Amino acid sequence: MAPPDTRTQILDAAEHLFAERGFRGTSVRAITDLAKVNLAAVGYHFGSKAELMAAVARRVVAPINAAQSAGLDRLLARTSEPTVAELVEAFAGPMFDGMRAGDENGARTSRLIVTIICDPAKEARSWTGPAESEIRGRFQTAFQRALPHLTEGELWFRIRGILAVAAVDRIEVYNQPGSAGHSTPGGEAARSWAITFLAAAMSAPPTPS
Amino acid sequence: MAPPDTRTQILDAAEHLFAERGFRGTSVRAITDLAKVNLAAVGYHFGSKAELMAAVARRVVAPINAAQSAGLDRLLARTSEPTVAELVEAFAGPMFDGMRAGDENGARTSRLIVTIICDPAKEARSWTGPAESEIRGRFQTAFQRALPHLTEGELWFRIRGILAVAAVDRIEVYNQPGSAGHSTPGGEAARSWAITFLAAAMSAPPTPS
DNA sequence: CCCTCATTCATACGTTCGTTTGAATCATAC
DNA sequence: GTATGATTCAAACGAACGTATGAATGAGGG
Repeated sequence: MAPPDTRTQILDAAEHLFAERGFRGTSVRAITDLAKVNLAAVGYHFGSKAELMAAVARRVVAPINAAQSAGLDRLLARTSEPTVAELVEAFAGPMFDGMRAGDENGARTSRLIVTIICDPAKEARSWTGPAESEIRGRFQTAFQRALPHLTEGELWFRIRGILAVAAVDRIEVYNQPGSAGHSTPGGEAARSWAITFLAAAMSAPPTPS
Repeated sequence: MAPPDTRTQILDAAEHLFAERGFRGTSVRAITDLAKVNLAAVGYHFGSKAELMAAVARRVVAPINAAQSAGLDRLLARTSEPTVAELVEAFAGPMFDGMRAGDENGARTSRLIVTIICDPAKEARSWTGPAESEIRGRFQTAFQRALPHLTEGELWFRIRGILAVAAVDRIEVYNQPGSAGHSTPGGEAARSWAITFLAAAMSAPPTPS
């Protein structure tokens, strides 16, 4: 009953290729070639290419969502109110975990998230499931309490800013490797840099009308 | 010699569809159908689908690059050193211009830029040409002077953060329209919100080692 | 041993894709 | 009017795509 190997081999290969060339840019044949399984195995185990993508997305996003949720729970269980910096850490931090310096796999994971978020297809919206937006809503109310002077619109804008920085930050590095001698920042540094950057951004005073 | 009409009709239709469905998600036939021109016109006027995309990208990015360059020139021509906020305004501001509130075309433009930046294909890197990275380099040295305490790596990370926010900020709005009653921010508000957000982020103290 | 059921396999189907072709059409200059 | 060069057109090309099919294969229980 338990999947022997083929299923995860397909998931691994699909994650690799989807991250590197996007959903539409990756053919089922390329996946099965890389996974060294038969072409029809995708249809057998997942039903269709889109459902395979959904499975890949779930596998990647699930631990991030879990870490975000746990982090927020921990902050809310305390007696003192969480600070903006703590909320940023709990929200953005997990997106950088699992992609430590030199971890090629981590870079791919990050790239895959970008692919999912940026994909213009409507199907892409159903890849990650509703858990993600639910967690986002919980963080929104937490941020709202920590930043009561912000309008809902501007707060929402800033939360999207966090997502943007967390998702896109590796694109440039990935796309033009070793371009102008910019040493690729390890995931280690990227994580703390992002927290600094985003905590300051979130704490900014509201924009005058 | 001057292109009569077909050429720009194709460019308009291609800009529309590339922004909405991405490069790979848009077929040449869909473009020529929308433009109401013959299928072969793309090959005749542009050579290939990829070269058409490059033309579309150039047409969209050129005015942004020009505005960025002019803004930086204006700041550097003054006697006083430009502030971080001024540099952010000059760098990020033009990315939000031309997409004022209710301007459907502006939202598409923004969406197209995201498509270009996020596209995983290697060809996408040649779509905008070298002008963009050259301007980015000029801003980098200007930021370096305004933020002398930042390491080159962290500064580079923050500049990428600006690009991320400017590029991705409209994705969510575009993808789940009227999701949870979040009033879509007009381009007007988004522009000033982004400047506030990014100026604070850029001005953050350096991350401790 | 053989039946069963899950999995793997080679192969094919129908569609859509980007691109090409060669004739038809048009404007313009002689 | 007719020749010329640029443009538009209908049609087709081969390739690659996602998916479906039915036979082969393998392991485990009767």
